[in-house]
Amino acid sequence: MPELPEVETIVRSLRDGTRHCGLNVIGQQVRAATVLWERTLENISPQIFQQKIAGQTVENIHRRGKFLVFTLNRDTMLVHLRMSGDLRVEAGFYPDGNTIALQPHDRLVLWFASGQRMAFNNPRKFGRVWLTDTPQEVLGVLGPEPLDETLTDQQFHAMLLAYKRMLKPLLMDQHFLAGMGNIYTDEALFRAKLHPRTISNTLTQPRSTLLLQEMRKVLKEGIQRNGASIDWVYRGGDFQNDFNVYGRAGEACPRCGTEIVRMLVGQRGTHICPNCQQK
DNA sequence: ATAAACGCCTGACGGC
DNA sequence: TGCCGTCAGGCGTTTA
Repeated sequence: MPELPEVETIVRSLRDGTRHCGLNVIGQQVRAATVLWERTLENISPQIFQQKIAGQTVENIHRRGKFLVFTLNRDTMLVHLRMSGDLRVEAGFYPDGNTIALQPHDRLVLWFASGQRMAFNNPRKFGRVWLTDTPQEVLGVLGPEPLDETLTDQQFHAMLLAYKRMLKPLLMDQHFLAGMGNIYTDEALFRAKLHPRTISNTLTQPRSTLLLQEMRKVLKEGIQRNGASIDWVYRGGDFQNDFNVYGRAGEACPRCGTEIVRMLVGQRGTHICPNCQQK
C-alpha cells in the first residue's frame, strides 16, 4: 500500500495519538502479543517474539524509507506494510472485560497494558515484522532518504551517474534511494518532464537537480495531505486528488492536453504524458 | 551490470 | 448472477 508519505503519516499519527482512537503509542507497555499468521514474522518465531516483546515499552517511533521503526526499551520492532498493510490502534476490551473482536486479515496484535491494542492488518500477507536488537542489519542496506537535506544535488547526480539503469526502476530501488514507490515516482518524473526509461547516467546536472527537487516537492505535498487514499486499503489522505498522471490513462495531460498513456516499465504500471516526457 | 520473469497473496472491478 | 481476466501503493530470488 504505502509509500514514504503514507508511512510518514502513519508514524506521526501513532506518535501524536491520532491513530484511530486517540492513544499515543509512545510510552505504551506491551503486555502480550498474538500472532495470527506465522510468516508475518521475518526473523523470529512466534514463541520467541511473544516471549521477547512482552513487558517492553515503546520509547519512540520513526520512519526509515518505508519501514516503521518502533524503538522499544530492549529491542527494535520493524514493520514493513508492503502492498496492503495497515496498523490500527484501538480499544481491546469492552467495559465488561470481554475482548473486542479482531478484523478479518489481522495478522499480528500487540496488547498494551493500558487495555488498548495495535493490530497489524495485512490482507495480501506481503507485509513483514522484525524484532531485533540489531536493526541496522535490516535498515543498513537502504539508500539515502530523499527528504534528507544533507543529500546534495552534486551527490545525487553522482549517484545517478554511477548506474546505467532506467530511471524509474532505479528511483524505486530501495538500495538506491529509500521511500519512493510507484505513484510518487510517476508523479515526480512527470513534474521533472523525464521519461521513466531514461538511462540514469545520461542525466545532466541541471536535470538531475530538477528531478531531486520535484521528488522532494511531491513527497512533501503528499505528507501535507496525509498521503493518498486509493482502493480499499489506505484511508485518511487526499493527495490522490492532486495526481497529474497516476491512474489517469486516457485523460488529458494537465500541462499540455495530450492523452496520458499507461505503459509497463520494470513490470510496473507507469503513467506518462508522451508529449511532456520524452526520452 | 542490468532487466525480465516469477512468486508471494487477497480483493476489487469490468466485461461477457 | 457468476465466472474470468486483469490489476493493485512492494520486494526478493532466479533467469536471461
